[in-house]
Amino acid sequence: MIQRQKGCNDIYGREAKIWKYVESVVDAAMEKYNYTFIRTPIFEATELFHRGIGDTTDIVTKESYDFEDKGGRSITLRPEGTAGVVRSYIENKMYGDPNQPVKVYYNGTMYRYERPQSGRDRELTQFGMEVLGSDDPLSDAEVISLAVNIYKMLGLKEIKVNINSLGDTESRNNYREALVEYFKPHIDDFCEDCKVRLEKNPLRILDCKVDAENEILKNAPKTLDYLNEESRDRFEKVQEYLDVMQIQYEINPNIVRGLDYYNHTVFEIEAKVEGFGSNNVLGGGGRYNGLVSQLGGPETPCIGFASGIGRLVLALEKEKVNVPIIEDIDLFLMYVNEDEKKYAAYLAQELRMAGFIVDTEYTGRGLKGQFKQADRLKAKFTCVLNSEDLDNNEVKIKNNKTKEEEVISLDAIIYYLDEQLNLMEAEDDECGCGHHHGEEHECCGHCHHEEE
RNA sequence: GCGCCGUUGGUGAAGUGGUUAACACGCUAGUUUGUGGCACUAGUAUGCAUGAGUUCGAUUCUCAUACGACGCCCCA
Repeated sequence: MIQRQKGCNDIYGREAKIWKYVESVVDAAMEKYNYTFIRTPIFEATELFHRGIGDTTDIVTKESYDFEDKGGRSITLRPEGTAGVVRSYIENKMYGDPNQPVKVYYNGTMYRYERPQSGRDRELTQFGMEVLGSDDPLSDAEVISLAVNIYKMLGLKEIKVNINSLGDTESRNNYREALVEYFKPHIDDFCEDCKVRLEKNPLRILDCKVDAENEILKNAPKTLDYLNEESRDRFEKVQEYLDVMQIQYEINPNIVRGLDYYNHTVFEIEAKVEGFGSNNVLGGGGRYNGLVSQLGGPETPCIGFASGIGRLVLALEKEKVNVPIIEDIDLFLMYVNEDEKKYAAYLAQELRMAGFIVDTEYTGRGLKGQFKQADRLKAKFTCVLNSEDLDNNEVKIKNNKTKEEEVISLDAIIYYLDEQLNLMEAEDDECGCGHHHGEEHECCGHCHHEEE
């Protein structure tokens, strides 16, 4: 048997419905914030990622899917979304558009050659947004609020927003030096990984889990102390705007993002649900003012955010969020002989065009099997097409919940189904708040009925 | 790249160095000649991830590979 590739997933059935739903919420939110969709290639020139994300980052040095195509070009499957968007921004001269800043969002698969574990795959799907051409702290706050609001719209409650500022290049370099100086005399007290980090990426020592309780680490200099005045003012502005938007956050000086291109505001949003495992960061982002010019475009201040959809779906499950997906059908058409089958084919089409979710039998089951199939599909109504009834221009429709059966004129079937389904929905939503029973909403007192 | 555990039918799984691999669910058919969901009866893995080895004999032991789960590094 040919198996799927390691760390890749087939998403189908109920899970696929949840994904589609999540994506629809993302689309809706992006629309409200006036971000437009951008679709860029899944593979790019290898150089883009090396120059853009940085040669020292793991996702470029050891986790990238590199290959040579038949024309001898060096190709890399994108490990993240920002580099491609920035390339597109430069190549399409979006900086010349009078409509600034450019606000775009994407949603697509990314590829990282890693060892799979909980919440981590080799092919992952991320959505994200980028604001290109604005240095306004309001943009930072807006991106964070958008990210948080998407999670809220999805119904997640147990989330935590961590923000930090790395400052501008000057501040960041000063801080880095100070940190190395600080740790150097004590480095023997730290774990092996941290000894490596001291050289490679000293900021990550702050995030070490092994040495988290080490006093030396706790007293380490903080990024915020090394911000120059301008950087500090800008970070304060971001916080002011977040406060105005009533976005809850915590300043966490240990947030250091993995990609080289970040400066100033960086943030991460984590799921605080029980049982999530170690990969509980749903999304993260930050400002990358130097990237566009580094890739050959004009000096352009930018900020972005990206979130893994797989982890998001996982979080929805862990939090037991009720996801409004359609899992039942309106009508299942049954038949026995060929004439009835033809009528089923005709009627199914008519009703589908009229907007109903209709299914019928395709595998030659007997009536007993068809009834079982109707139950499996959670059909709200069933209908056994009967030659005699059809001769009289009638059809019997059974409400699968009440088991009541009614004889309807064929001309009235659309009207009848419409009415019955509306009635059913009204019963399901008797308080009129627009939410089904069992859904957790605080709009009314009626929506917290027991769930089965 | 490193570590630990796992891999038996459509599904959940039990199990053994030796003729027919439990049990349950599901599915199909019949009892019920066109109205199911209950009940009963029957059927439902020529195979226990793949390859090699040990053995008279391996699904069971050993090794390798693949894949899965979890953790480390790193990250969404």
